[in-house]
Amino acid sequence: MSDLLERLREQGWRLTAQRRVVAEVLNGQHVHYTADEVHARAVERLPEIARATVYNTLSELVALGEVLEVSTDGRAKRYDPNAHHSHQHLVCSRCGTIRDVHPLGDPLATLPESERFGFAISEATVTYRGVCPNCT
Amino acid sequence: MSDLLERLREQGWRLTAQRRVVAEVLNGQHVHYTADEVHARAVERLPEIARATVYNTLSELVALGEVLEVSTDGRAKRYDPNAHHSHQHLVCSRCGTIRDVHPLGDPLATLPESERFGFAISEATVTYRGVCPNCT
DNA sequence: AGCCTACATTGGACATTGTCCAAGTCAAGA
DNA sequence: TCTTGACTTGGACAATGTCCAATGTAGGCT
Repeated sequence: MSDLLERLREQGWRLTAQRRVVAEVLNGQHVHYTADEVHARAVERLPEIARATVYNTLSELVALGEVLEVSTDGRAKRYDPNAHHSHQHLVCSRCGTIRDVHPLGDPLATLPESERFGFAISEATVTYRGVCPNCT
Repeated sequence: MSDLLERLREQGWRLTAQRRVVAEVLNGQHVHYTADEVHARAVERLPEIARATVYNTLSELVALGEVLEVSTDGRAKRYDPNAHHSHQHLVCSRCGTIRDVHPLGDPLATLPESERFGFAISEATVTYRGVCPNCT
């Protein structure tokens, strides 16, 4: 954790109480919070932190590659602090549980040139859906 | 197309001018519109159609399985009329445009047994992201 | 240690997307 | 053609996110 803050500071990130709190809220979570959930938890530690600051900080962490932005439904984006291991998601269609999985091969390689339509493609994400053992 | 309307009518769908226009806008598109884009195009044909009606109609088409709802970013959901052919999506990370694409191989096959954790997996969706020609 | 100043934070207004509802309208069966 | 229940409308409201001018402050400099 302090590794993270240290790394960011070396990249010229000014280390403020607000940013520290946001980073602490994200750290080590097994659930992915929405921005407002992060804000709610940050407020518990630093009562006057503004919503805009949380949004700003999350965007910065995403831009710096420290956190992933995940949008599972059409609603609020969620923030995944586990950005350093490339992984895909396995989702239970009954209960919504999400597991991280590691497929074979490079998903990007599966799209032939003729199907790229002039896009400069940089990323491919795969979501597997099925019924988990608990819901069977 | 009239097939679609016919099928819906047989399911008890009341066939109104508004619904017809929404279905016509969606028909045969390989680029997927947001609800507001559908509304904008519907207005060209039926000037007084309400935004709420477009939202209602799209939700009904999704519930009836005639259209897929795709939410790739945290922004507006998009509607995919091509619900009867398996395909994947190519998304512009700038403007959010979505195209249908057909990758090589079966995405389901990329997840080894050891990574399935007892799930009965039935589906895999792949989302390719990049910058489209218009946004370059 | 104290001062500067560029960068960060704040709070509120605004934007986008979507939902809800009461009142009016109309498709389609009798 | 008449009736009726389903559909549409327009506007209010909700959820999420963005922007901005005023204020505060971290960290470098002396």
